[in-house]
Amino acid sequence: MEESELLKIRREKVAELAARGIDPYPNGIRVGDTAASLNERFGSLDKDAFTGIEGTFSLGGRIMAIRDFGKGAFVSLQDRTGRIQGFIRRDGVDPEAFELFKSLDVGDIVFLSGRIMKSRTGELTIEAKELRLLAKSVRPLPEKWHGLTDVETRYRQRHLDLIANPSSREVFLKRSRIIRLIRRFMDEHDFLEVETPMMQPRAGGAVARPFKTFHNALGMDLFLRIAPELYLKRLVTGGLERVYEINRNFRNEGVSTFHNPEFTMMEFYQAYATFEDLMDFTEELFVFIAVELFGGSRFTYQGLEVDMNPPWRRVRVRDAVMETCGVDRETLEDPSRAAAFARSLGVEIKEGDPPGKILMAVFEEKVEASLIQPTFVTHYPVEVSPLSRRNNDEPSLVDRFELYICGKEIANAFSELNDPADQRDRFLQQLREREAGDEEAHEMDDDYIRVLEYGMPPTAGEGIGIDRLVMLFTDSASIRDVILYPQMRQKDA
RNA sequence: GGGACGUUAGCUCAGUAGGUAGAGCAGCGGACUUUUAAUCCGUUGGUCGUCGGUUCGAUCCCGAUACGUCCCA
Repeated sequence: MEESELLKIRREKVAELAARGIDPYPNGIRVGDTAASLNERFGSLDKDAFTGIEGTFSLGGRIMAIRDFGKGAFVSLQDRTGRIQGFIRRDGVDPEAFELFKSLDVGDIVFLSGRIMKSRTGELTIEAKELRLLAKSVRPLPEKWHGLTDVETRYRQRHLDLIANPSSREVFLKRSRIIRLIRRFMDEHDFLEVETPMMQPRAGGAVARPFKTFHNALGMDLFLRIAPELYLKRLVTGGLERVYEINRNFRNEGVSTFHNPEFTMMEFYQAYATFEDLMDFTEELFVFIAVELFGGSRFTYQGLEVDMNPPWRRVRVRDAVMETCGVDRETLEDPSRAAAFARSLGVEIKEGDPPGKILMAVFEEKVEASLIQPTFVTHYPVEVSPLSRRNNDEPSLVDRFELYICGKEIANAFSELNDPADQRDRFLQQLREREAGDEEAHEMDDDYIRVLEYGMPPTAGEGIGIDRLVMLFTDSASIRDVILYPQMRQKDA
């Protein structure tokens, strides 16, 4: 491939520097300060107050802009905390350093140290006494004014996005902060963080198609996990009564603004709790994050005003469908009438689908999107919940909820099924559905049933989609904006 | 899987009722010791995503394809 002229010129510069005895990639230079720490300490000080400030301050960072006027120049330096201005004067540094400066480019990483001051226009500035090149850049950065807007490049070359777009960096700093807050909350509630297998001989714990791989030495098929659920419940059985795991799940399905094949989920399990306890707990957790993040329970997502102040609405799936679609309970519970009703709404269902599946299909298509304020949708049909405990009063339903915010599913929780005989029946039912062609139906897991036979305490468990949570709290329209390296098609070389 | 839209210089974008392309920034040369999208003068840079068709001639029209975005399933 022909190399651009710009690259050629930059590479020649590197050679010239080396010829002058300047290492273009030196090592071991210590940096004293950061842009943020200096801005915090001196940002609000009056211009005249700087005459009394002694001492040398130093910074490492990338040159984002150069404003050169011959015998002096300003540079914008960017480090992990933000930006600060540097000022280099011919009479302020060694002649060699000034000569070095003249060969620097936007994009280079430099070390700069000197006194702190404010420029004529009042901008906080380090006036260089010493200037060193730390890493030479030979490729041009995206344009300084418009930044990098091409979404494909932003995802494929995230480093450029992070350099050029402060808002993108903000999102990922916030993501990290949210996850730290969740850990803090869970730790404070006496949960133990654990790690369970990502590679599993059977991909269980959820309804989804897995990715398949192969272990050479063991000579066995393995699946990337679709959920940690069954392992976490083994741990609860083992006496680790409160556990949580924040880690990746993998589901072999399409990509969209709300789906990435690998995504981060927190699952947690609490013995001696019910799904109703988890509703309270979830409210508390989300408000805790929101208050730490925005100082209150209100925020805006894509123009939607959301108020997370508890208590949140709690509604049974069936009631939500009855309310939204104006249909009665008898229709929903009669297989043929329910099917006819769903078709009349244009909801696609399969021949022979039980009323529970039809109910869920109608819910997903007609109700979900309207749930803007935080809403717990509860009491799912047993057919679509093979791992949940049956409701005492109505055994065709389970003690389960899903949390919806801004029309999207954010969390899924239930009182866990700990009756091994019922669990076996549920797996058998799933097997029948698998045989009938449902690839996503749950597999039989004898080992898990065996675990339940030792006795698992009454337990409630929940999964929270971390990426979607981060989307909400960062007002991001696409899941790809909150995942550093979202899955993309390979591009031909 | 279906539909719409996009792909032109390193980046952000124009453009051609079909005659092989422009701007700003970046780059290069020059001037300038408090600028901040610095300014001023000069200037380099393009297989117009890829393949094929129509045409005397295609970046533009047609078809296919790759990648992406959004919407739908």
